[in-house]
Amino acid sequence: MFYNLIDKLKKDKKNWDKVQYMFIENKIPLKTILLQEGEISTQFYFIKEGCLRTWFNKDGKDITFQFFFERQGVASIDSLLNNKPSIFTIESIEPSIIITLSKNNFEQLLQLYPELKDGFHEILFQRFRNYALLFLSRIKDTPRERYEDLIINHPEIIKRVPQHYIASYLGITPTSLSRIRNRK
Amino acid sequence: MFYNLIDKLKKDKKNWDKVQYMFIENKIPLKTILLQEGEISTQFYFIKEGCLRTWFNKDGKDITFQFFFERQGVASIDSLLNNKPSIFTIESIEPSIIITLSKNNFEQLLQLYPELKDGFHEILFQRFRNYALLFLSRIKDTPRERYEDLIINHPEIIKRVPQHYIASYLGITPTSLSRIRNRK
DNA sequence: TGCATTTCTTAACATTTGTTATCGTTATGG
DNA sequence: CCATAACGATAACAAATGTTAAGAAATGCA
Repeated sequence: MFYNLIDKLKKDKKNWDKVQYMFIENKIPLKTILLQEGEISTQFYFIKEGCLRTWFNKDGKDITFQFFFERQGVASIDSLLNNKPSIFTIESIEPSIIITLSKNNFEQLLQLYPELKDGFHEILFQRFRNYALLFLSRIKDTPRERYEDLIINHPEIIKRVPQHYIASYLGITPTSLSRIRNRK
Repeated sequence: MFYNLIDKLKKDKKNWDKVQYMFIENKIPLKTILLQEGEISTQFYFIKEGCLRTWFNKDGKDITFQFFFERQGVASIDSLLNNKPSIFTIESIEPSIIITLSKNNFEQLLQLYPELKDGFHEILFQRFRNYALLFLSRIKDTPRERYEDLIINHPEIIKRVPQHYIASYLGITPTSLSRIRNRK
């Protein structure tokens, strides 16, 4: 993940001083919106502590499509790279500590360390594959199957994330999720 | 699309002779399976005439996720590039004329014409974006909305593709699609 | 052309999910 | 620590879709 970037840079003690200023740490409360759907993104985010979700609006309701936890990077990549309006909002669902890196600074980093570029491309492909799989499971599996998959493969989500966000992640209403939970 | 590749090569009359043999033309009947879900793909396909669909199996039923027509290229990219089992089947839904290019020959082409590489990467990104949008619409929109979108933006699909494939593309049963059609 | 297959429609009933609303519990922030 | 907001469970009813089946229409192929 993107977080490795920081780890790599820190290891190069000599130059870390020169680039450290690029990484800005912020405490944010619950329900802080880091990027609004429709805006053009200029920042990468890294989660030092807490939890974020990405979601988009559908007729006034929100549809969550991913959760992110400690040491994960979050960005609206298509928006960042191609200067397009972001198709999703990035919002905290716990009080969190977030590190931001601006697009400009990121580009400077790539110039300083060209060897990072290949890794970055690799990450991009991985993310796209990830998206594809995520969407695929939404199509292939029923909400109930996806919920059971969450329990097995992502118990941290069940534990930390309020249920109505999980419902919107599964593509159903909180009412329906409550029914599924109490039906077995 | 991939088809541009052939156009570009043909323009270079001198060398076209040298590479023409790589492109193998085949007539295939309706319901011919070019690549089976689970197999590792070794071929790119180009549609000279006819129509293909890609689909995967879910509990014995099939779920279509894309249709392809004349002058479009079709490949199980992840399978081809990373030697992974294809997550979908490629099948003809009309008698078709298909041009195939093997992975080996493709790699030779890239060595002969290194300038094609950037364009290829560009195509990859476009396809991934395309996937993302496609899946997104499946999540965001109801079957009825997606059907109405097809009528407006892809009338060729409505015209040429049998209805039960369209139903599986929309994520519903043929019965349900029939109801939607006769409800307005 | 004519037979077999595929495709589409329709119906009746079952199942799932959505919608709206209420109520008790929990969590949050001043 | 308390008032307020957020959260989760549940109920009753509505709407959409699935399932199964049967028959009509269209299509393909010999």
